Amino acid sequence: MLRLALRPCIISSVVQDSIRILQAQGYKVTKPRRQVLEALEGAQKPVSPYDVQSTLRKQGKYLNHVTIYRILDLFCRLNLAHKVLSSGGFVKCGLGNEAGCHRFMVCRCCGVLREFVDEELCKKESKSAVNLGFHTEYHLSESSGLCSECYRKRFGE
Amino acid sequence: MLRLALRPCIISSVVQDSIRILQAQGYKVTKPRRQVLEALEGAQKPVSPYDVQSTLRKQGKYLNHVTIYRILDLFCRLNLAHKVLSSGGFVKCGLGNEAGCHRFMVCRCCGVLREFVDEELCKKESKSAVNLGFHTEYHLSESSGLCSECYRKRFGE
DNA sequence: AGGCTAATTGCAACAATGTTGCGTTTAGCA
DNA sequence: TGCTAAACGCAACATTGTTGCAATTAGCCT
Repeated sequence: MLRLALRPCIISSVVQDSIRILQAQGYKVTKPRRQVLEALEGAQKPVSPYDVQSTLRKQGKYLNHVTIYRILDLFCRLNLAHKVLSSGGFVKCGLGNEAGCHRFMVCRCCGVLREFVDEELCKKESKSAVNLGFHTEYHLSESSGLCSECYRKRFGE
Repeated sequence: MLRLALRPCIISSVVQDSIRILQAQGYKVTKPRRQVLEALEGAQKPVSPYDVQSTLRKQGKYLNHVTIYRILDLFCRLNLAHKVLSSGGFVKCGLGNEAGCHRFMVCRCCGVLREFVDEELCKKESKSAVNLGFHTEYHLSESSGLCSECYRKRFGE
């Protein structure tokens, strides 16, 4: 019998990698786990468990919030996801942040947030950590202050 | 009539400064605000609103949690306190962090947390921000990874 | 392909944390 | 000392996170 060689849908290689890791460690590859992986993969910024839930719900997929919590816990233990401490949101590992580093600036007045990259700072940070016997995998840096606009409003020029 | 010159208790100058700022801006200096100030002053690390509540309760002082939320909001608006994003906890401004900079390392395995200071990184971070038109008042940096012990357990030497 | 079993999920119930509206209390001032 | 706007406490609710247990299912073994 002839089998179709085409897959029913295209699954990103990042998701595929994660699935392989799950299997390799003896975890089952379930529909909920696949769906959470895809939700993380599709997200452009850290997402909370409830974000994941509503994202999936919009696609007609319902997952209980307890399930999502447990799946995200598992992914973090397996290093497939990271919890971003500033927001409590989760990000897919290695997704959009090759250097494992997030650097944000938040205006304490208007709340505007900007993300930026600074390779040199990343390296220096890791080095500092190594000196203290710490193996860094992931950075998060948040600067709080005033954006140029709010600064001007407050202090004139 | 003769009045006693002694104050009933000694109030730290940091708390006094904050009280002056409250008054200067036209806010009332109430007992709850004083108590929250002292709780922040006494804390050695960031505290959540509920931390503040239980700390005070142990001293026989009861404040409604709503009140504490509102007071902490006010303090942040007046820059008397900062909200540490990683933990959601609050710290007294200028308290133990002269440089306005907190730098943490967290082990994703055992959870151990270490705080350290790196003046050079602080300066570089501010400079990066300035280049983007941002006036930094406060840094938070969190490195996630493995502490030396967990690293050894996992990867041998 | 069909059944077995442990792993996983869903559900219900609860705990913790945070928010809103409104009546009561109080700090600061005349 | 009394007045009044600001601040507080309370009740009720919203959101976020946790636990125990029964129902379901992925992966394996015929």
